[in-house]
Amino acid sequence: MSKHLKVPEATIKRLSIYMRVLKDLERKGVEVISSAELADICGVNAAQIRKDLTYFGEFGIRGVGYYVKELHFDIRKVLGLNQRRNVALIGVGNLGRALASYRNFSEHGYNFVAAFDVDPSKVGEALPSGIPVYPLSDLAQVAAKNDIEIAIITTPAEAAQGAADKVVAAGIRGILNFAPVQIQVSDDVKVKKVDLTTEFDNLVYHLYAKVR
Amino acid sequence: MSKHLKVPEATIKRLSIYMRVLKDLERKGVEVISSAELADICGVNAAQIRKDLTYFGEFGIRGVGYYVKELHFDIRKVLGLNQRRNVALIGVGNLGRALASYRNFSEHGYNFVAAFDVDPSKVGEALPSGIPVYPLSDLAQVAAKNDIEIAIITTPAEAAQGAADKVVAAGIRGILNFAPVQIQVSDDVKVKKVDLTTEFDNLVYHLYAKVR
DNA sequence: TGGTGTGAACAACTTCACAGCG
DNA sequence: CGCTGTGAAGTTGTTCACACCA
Repeated sequence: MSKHLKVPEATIKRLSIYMRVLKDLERKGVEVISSAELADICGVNAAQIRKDLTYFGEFGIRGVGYYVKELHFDIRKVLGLNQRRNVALIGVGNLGRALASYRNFSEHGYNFVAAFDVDPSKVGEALPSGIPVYPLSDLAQVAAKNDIEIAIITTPAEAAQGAADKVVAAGIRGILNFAPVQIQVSDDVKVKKVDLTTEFDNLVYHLYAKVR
Repeated sequence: MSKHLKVPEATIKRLSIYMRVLKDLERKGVEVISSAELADICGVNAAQIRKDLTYFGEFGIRGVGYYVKELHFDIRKVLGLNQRRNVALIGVGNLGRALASYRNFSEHGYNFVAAFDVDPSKVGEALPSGIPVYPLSDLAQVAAKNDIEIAIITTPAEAAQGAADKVVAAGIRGILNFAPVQIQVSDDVKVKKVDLTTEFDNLVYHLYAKVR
């Protein structure tokens, strides 16, 4: 059990993918899977999967493989995903609206419970998805009342740092930042930047710039 | 110049970030920057930046630093971003609509020129952003006529593989896949998967599951 | 027998430290 | 003199290969 070597960041990202696949297999009624089969579906090396899992325990049965349902459950637990999380949307633009109504989030345990904007014309009536829109100045209050743990920032670049400051002040410690700037927060707050344009750039490089 | 050691994938991702920052600096009128200053802004090590750049040439001046404008230009060229690219949207849902009207893409050289869906009720009238919606069966024709190089898939999971097959058949070789499934394509097609739920999972792990 | 768990070999990437040049 | 460019050292992550066990 838990040997507590430090866990590679890459391992965490893969666990999330394994979990997705296991969820699907479970739904399809598959009961047992080997590391080789799972590796094949996920597009990684089988030893990689076994090694990733050993950071957290022994989950398999030698000569057999892994029980899909159990492994799914165990990975969820390891990742801290065995409970739903409430999410606030900061910045009600096109992207924000789309994310708030994205089914997948809800299916995977993320509830968008409130949206915030500085623009008074956006405040008051609910989003199409039914989520109420508050003035950004109400963030701390609403966050406390609704037990909001994660904020997702979809403001314009210029407004992102200011929004992040308010998020931190409201006691929220997890931020998913879709604005195309690096935001600065204190050490106890965790920010993940999602940069969609960078993904495009990367794709283009591999399509055209790669010599060989 | 070009020594042609293989370029780490991680280097490519960072170049895209450097470019973004340089673009910003150029706009602000900054003329020269050292690797240390740039590193500070990007949150990486200064030697890292210098090493990343040497994969493609010598761009700096010893004792001085880098000319912002020149370096910006050179990185754009290295990444293959010195021309605009036409993009097709496959799957007209909430997310697709939002992405098609996301300003940043256009500002960074990506034109959404056409959208496609199998649902006849979505076909015909243009998206709010002005982009026409075609039946998916017209993809090959429209792609050829409009010189579409990249497809962005925002269909439901079940439809993603079918959509990808049509994209490949239409001669498009770059795919950005937002559907939460791994899609299978031939080797000459490059797929990048963007998994928003995985980003949430990762954030949650770092917030709650991390021991120490 | 067959597939896991894992040390050891390997590969990739990052950082250091400093020579060399503008 | 200061900052780049870069070999070499250090670190992190991946794959191999096989002992071990259900």
